[in-house]
Amino acid sequence: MHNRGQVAQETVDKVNAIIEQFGYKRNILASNLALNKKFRFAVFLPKSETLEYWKSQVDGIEKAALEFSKFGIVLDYFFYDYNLISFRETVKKVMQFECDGLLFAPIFYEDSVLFLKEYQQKKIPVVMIDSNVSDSNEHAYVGQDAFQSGYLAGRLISFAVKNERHVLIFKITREIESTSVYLQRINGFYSYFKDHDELTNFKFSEVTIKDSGIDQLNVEMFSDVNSVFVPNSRAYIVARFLDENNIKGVRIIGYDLLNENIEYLNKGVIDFLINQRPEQQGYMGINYLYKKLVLQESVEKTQYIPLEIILKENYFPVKRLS
Amino acid sequence: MHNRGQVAQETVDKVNAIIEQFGYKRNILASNLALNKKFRFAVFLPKSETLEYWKSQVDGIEKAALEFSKFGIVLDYFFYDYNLISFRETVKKVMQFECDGLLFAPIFYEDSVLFLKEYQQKKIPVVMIDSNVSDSNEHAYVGQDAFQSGYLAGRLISFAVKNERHVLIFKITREIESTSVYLQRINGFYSYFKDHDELTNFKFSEVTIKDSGIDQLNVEMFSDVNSVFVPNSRAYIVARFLDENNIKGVRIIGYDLLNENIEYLNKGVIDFLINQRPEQQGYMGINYLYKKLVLQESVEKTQYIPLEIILKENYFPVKRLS
DNA sequence: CTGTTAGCGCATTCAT
DNA sequence: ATGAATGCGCTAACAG
Repeated sequence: MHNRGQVAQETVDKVNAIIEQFGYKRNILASNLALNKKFRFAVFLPKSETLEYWKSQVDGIEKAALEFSKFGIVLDYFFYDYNLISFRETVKKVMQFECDGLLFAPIFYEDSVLFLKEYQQKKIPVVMIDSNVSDSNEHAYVGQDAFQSGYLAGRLISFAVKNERHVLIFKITREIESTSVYLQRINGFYSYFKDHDELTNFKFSEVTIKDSGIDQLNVEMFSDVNSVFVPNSRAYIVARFLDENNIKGVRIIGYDLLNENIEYLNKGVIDFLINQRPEQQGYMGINYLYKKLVLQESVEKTQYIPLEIILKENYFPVKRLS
Repeated sequence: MHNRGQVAQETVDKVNAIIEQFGYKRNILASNLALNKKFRFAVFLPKSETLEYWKSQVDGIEKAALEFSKFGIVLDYFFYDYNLISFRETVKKVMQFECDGLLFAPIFYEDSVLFLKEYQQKKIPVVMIDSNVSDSNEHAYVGQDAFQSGYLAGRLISFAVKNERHVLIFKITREIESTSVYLQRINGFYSYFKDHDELTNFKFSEVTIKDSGIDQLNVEMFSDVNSVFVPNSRAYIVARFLDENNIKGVRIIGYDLLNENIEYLNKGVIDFLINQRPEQQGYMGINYLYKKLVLQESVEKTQYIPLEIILKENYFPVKRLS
């Protein structure tokens, strides 16, 4: 009798009373068996072929898909090239695709906001991964607190070196930089030093280059520099340069366990990497939709990924999932 | 069908061929529905009332129990006081209890080995948490690599301080110390410095006290000391002493996010805590049995918990589960 | 040893 | 608007 047509309120109450009394709980498994229904989830992400970080996200998603396939979930992927044109084209495809849930990485801020606004009229659950765009608590989110991760980086810089003074913030951006994540990280980073005015002898400078122009790196940039903070996954570019030019004694802190980053972590050139656990993000994103739609449970809408500090000594190249 | 009585090998092959051909996969949900069976898991742990660490383990276990109750799993707890007498009494109870799976924390080494040896004749899956006792890969394990966690602590000590020399390893043990975990951690710690002979100006000393005799702490113990490594969860005892006696500038590194440890982490007295994620351990332990028995999947037998470095800046008092 | 059937808990359909 | 029947995919008990 779970709502079909119009029922007298009286009856509804009576039934609910009995449900309470006997502590009845619907067997969701039998229910899904009888429904004999597939759950279609759309996965809307940047193309992962060349992007290691997104590859990991997809790995987690596929692991979840495999695990939950027995419960009738099916995934449909919508990949786009990392540019606005391709993103907008794919938006159209996603809009007209019929599904029960959506996993979405809101890379391009403004367009993502528009897309979500339109999409939510469909009344289909959405979970965002990597970065959050929803101002309200409208949609679910799985990812990190970018500001706090920068704050943490500040702390790590502050004690990892001896009497140091000159910190370089090294921004290596794409042609089209899309997310504000790295800006939040930089904000957090500076905030740490603002909050700790006992750390007086720190000097900061910033350098920005495009990743297409890494030949612009030069030795002068690092003269007098003791530490480098790279607020995105491209720490290996700085590390490689310093390594090749035999510049020693510079601390580097960066993000994400890309193979190239790990290489320089193991070499001792990069000191810290903050891991975002992309694989877990993807897994948890699908897991959210599964719990919400298949199991019809209530799930925490915002699930923060811990700020994981990776050193050479606690990096294990194993599958590190929940 | 799936093995009842004797079937001609020829028929078995033929059936298997057809299974292959049509890509048939048994619907484990319908199967369990038809079986209409409860899965009983025994949980064999130290009493968690006063032990915060074990309380967290049980939290994770209960979370899993709640989540999987819809799949027919039922838990039976066997708690013992933290001593050998009580442990042995409880062993007897567990031995004669009928169940489908066992979650077990092998606190007392020798007795645990004996118990497991006897228990495995029952052909019931066992998963160990917290520490591993099985030499072979006989049983499943969820927990940390204790040696490597000490090694990591060595690294953290080595760069967290300026030109420092004197490292104190502070052992605060129980009346009956049971596990070898803290010894492995100390081994790992020393190994780090052995492996890095460029770190020449480090001097080490050790102090051991019983946790019943913390009044034995005195100021002389810390004269000339720059860093303290506490290889178990009792870092707060050292921190409290230093704080009360206004001894500053000593780095402390310890284990586990006990409330009292967190208090001194937030105060800036403790610098690092290595988290073992007890809640996740408990959850994953039950999850192992669930996947193995209910879903009849093959599951990774050894699941290492990452060595999580917690600073004031990346500690969030939220539920941090996979 | 093998084929048939009832029923696990539920939702949908059809009949009333 | 409501009760009864059918079947989701599977297992166990039954009969042949």
